[in-house]
Amino acid sequence: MELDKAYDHNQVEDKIYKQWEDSGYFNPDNLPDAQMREPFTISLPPPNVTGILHLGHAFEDTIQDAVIRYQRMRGKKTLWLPGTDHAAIATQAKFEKEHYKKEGKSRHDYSRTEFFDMINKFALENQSSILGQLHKLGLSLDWSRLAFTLDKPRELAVRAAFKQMFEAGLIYRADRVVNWDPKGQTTVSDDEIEYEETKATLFTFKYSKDFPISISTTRPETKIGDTAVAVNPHDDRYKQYVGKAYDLEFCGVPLHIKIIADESVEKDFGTGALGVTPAHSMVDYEIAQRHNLSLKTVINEFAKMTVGGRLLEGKKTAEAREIVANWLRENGLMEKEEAVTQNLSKAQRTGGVIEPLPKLQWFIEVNKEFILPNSKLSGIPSGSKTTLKDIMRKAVESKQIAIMPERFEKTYHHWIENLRDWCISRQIIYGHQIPVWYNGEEIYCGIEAPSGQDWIQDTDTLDTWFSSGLWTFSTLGWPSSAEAPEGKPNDLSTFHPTSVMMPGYEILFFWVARMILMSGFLLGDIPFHKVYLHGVVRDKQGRKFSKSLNNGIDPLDMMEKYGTDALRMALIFGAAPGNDVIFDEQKVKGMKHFANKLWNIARFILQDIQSDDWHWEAKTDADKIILEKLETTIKTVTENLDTYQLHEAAQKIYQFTWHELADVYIEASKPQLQNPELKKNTQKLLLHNLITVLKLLHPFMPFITEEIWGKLKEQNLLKLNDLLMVSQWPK
RNA sequence: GGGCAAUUAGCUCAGUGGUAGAGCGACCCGUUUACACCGGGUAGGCCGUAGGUUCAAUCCCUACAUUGCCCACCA
Repeated sequence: MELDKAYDHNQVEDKIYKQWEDSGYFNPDNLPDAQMREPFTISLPPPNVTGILHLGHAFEDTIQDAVIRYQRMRGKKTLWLPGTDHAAIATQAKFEKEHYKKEGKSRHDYSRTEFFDMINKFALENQSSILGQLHKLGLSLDWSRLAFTLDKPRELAVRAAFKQMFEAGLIYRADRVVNWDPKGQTTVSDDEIEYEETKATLFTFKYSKDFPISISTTRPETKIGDTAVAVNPHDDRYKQYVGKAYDLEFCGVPLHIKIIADESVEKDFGTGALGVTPAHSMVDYEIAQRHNLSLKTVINEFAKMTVGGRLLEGKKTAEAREIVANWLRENGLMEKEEAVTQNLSKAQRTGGVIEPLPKLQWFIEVNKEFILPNSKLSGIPSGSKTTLKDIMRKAVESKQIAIMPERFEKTYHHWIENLRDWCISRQIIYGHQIPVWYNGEEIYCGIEAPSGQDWIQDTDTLDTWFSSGLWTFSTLGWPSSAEAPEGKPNDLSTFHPTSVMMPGYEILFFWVARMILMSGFLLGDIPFHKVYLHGVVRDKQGRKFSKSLNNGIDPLDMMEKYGTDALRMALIFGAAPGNDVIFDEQKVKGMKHFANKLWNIARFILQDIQSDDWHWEAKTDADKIILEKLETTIKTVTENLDTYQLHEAAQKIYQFTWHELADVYIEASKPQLQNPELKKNTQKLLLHNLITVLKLLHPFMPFITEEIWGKLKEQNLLKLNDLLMVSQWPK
């Protein structure tokens, strides 16, 4: 047979992917002897439908595909379930920005349903290009089970989950100080905030001449909302004032300030006294709760002052700050102004400066006790009392869920300890609308709207992570399959808990923790047995890829230029779990060369070869050595894959293929092939090596290995006439 | 302020309680029909610094330095 001298990935990849799809083997139900196999499941972390895939996705998806392909060859009933995430705020923010640029119109120019449909159309367009990219990567995803976090089955799951939590009293609605994003016009959770170091002025002053204590702040405009001054109870300087109250006028606004003692105030910081602004600071709100102080709102949703008469009312906070500072200077109340750096809170998705505001919102209570009726969680027996925090803690503490690398377990626990109630309502349109209806004073929570005319549904939508938290089981038929007849196997009972979850470490809190919470509460079980956290792909300077840096590299370009296999191998090579990867195009180029090397190994072995039987023996020293090396390579690659050391496995097989098989044995085989007594046996040994290499390499470089496998098939050199992807892993 | 990690060849990174590894790059040689997307060879590292444990440390422990990340948010 004649093969081209150089491997041309562009002629191979689409053809091979079609073969795989046509075989139906991506769907575990179609695998040979499917019912005999032990399940192995991964839920694809669903990419956001905000745009196209970047190298980070390519990396994440490649390592998962390698694991799935390996497990399939190990004889497992492998399900890798694909989907996309509607990414509520991110998608709406992106759409609004682009739409405003193009049409000059905002969400206020449309009705709710019109606007929703427009965003959804945008999302689905993005989704289809994302799905195309996933195909190009050669991923063995079961497309028949494709899901979207905002489609009908997932909506049912979201509503069922909400209802169940609502009825258990874990979801409540309350007026509390929340993180308000004035730019996105919505609340955001603590985890959706990023901090930016900025220069600010720390002002030290007194409210009025008669007020006995000085306070410091970087935001004097909020002081109009003060209702107390808090001092440390052991601070002798201020003891005499505790319990007293003062009426005064501050910047033209009358204030009633009570002096209170609270342990959280540090004596040695600043003046040792803290002006308490319950409505516009998280920390102050908590102090206010402890002392029954009332809220006094002075800033609105647009970050503008709502009080202060002509001087302040309607002014933006930054402007108001200057006005108040001036007033303090003019009235001789300012004592000190010093430059400080502080961390400014910004909304992750919109960049809006977070304004803490009291708002009526929905929350999930993480410390409330409830009874878990049916539990498979270790440390939480069925029917016992627990809390959501407890579930999240115990699932990992008990090692029922193993986090890899282990060091992230510490981070995880630390996060849980500091976790506050989760604000799940958002004032945006793109998302799951909260399944609660109001009729005057009456409230109804359910899957469907209650009958009757006058019910109005809550206009808020849910935090996108609410639906993501259900992902491992909402994609497997929950809740309907939860009610399926006993004993009848369904996706949920077959594939859940999933085997391993492989997201980036940056998503540990957002997502991994929420999945454990949701699965624990709703199923009384873990969502996965193992979490493998991978690192971030960075550019050559070690920076993250981002729009603003314009350092993006389209994985499609790399695939077209060097081949998908080369890109995949380059991403896996040297990428230890949890470590960041520096992306270098040279690396991809090197792996293209490796693919070509493999191609030529096959060309050499396939020339002038016939099959009759598969019996061979080690006749020469070279034969013995290569068989020994092959055996240890199989052993270590298998061990490495079993322990998720993918980078190690990839390096071992690379090393063997190029530097043992090609450089040493093929060279040694040349004279052996000239020797009539050794020829046949040598050919069989070469073939045996090639077949084994193809198998070992297939999880990493699926296209070229399957293509060469096809050539072997054409020459009747294989015992079984099926695809490499379902061949048996070597022993 | 608290925590985590990294520090190994020019670059990017693996790795191990017992004479240091890969890819890319550099240099020299080589067109022997599998492959020039190649082969053969060479150079290049007191494995961050200082202590300690050990017969033996790049690896384990302690401290320090530098860098990166995460969390908290001192008003």
